[in-house]
Amino acid sequence: MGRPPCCDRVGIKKGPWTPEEDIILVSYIQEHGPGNWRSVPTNTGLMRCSKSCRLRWINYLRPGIKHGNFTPHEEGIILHLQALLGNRWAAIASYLPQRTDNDIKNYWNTHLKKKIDKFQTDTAGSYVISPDTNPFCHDYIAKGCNTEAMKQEMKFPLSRFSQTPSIYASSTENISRLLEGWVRSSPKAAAKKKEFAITDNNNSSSSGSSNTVTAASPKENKPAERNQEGCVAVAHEDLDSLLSFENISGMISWGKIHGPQLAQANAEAKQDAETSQPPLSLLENWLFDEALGQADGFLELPANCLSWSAMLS
DNA sequence: AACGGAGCCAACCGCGATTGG
DNA sequence: ACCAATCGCGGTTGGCTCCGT
Repeated sequence: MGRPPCCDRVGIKKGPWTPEEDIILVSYIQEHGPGNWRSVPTNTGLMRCSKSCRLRWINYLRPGIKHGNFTPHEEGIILHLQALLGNRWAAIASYLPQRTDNDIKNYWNTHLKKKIDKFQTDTAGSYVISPDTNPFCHDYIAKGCNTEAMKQEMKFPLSRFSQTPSIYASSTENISRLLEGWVRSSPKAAAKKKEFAITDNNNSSSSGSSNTVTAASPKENKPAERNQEGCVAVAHEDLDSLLSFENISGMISWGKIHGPQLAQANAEAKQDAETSQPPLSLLENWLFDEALGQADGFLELPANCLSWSAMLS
């Protein structure tokens, strides 16, 4: 017998994360970048296992994460991809960069599955959502391909698409709220301030060599405002900048791409894929085309899928 | 106001894949 | 080639909140 899994070791904390733990984790990742999760609990003193740290970052703390309120548009994409890919939540999430696989999975289990069940009940089971009935697949079939061929084609790794830079919005409102709330409410915050100092930034550059969160607007270089306790309240825009990936060493591969850059990246990826890899699947072509046709990094849904989504609502 | 059930979601668990020695 | 550690994913659960009675 080897040593027990890290999460079973004595002293490992479980349950909901506290704001203090989140701050520590975010600070650490800001300095070192995500990855090497094994070292996170050791280096931060967090009484959490590496797995838990990773999950907390991926599902909640990572910049650009959007929670709740799925739009009909997103709903359509999920329905669409779930019918094609099954419960491959990570693959589905790769097409919705602001959503985590966990979020999508939860939304599917709590909302969409029920809608589909209800829809199927209402239609006496005569309409089953599957690759065979998905309107998108009808297109595929109309173009002379059967669903088996499509399933085969789906074996081409979807990760090929995800080789293009991931798109992460820089919105960190959640973390900003967290920080502000924590600073306001926790007496420990003042004490912690020394450890994780949120300082004015009269210099335009940050050294990045210390465990320091530098909060100053990059646009106006204005000092961050201090609250009553003498702590610094970080404005959302400041935190957006603060936690944007340009500011986070080790996160280069997660470069933020917007609009034209996205289109360019996708076009390049498409070109590369066309020249060096097997022909794109219809799905991938659709995704590429859709990505090119919009500017905010979000996939547009083909009209037939929107109507398909609307059928369930 | 109190209670119970349903819904929701963050977090955990287990397993397969990957990596490094 | 083998083994152990780690990572990543999908399924499941526990606890909180909301809502109806």
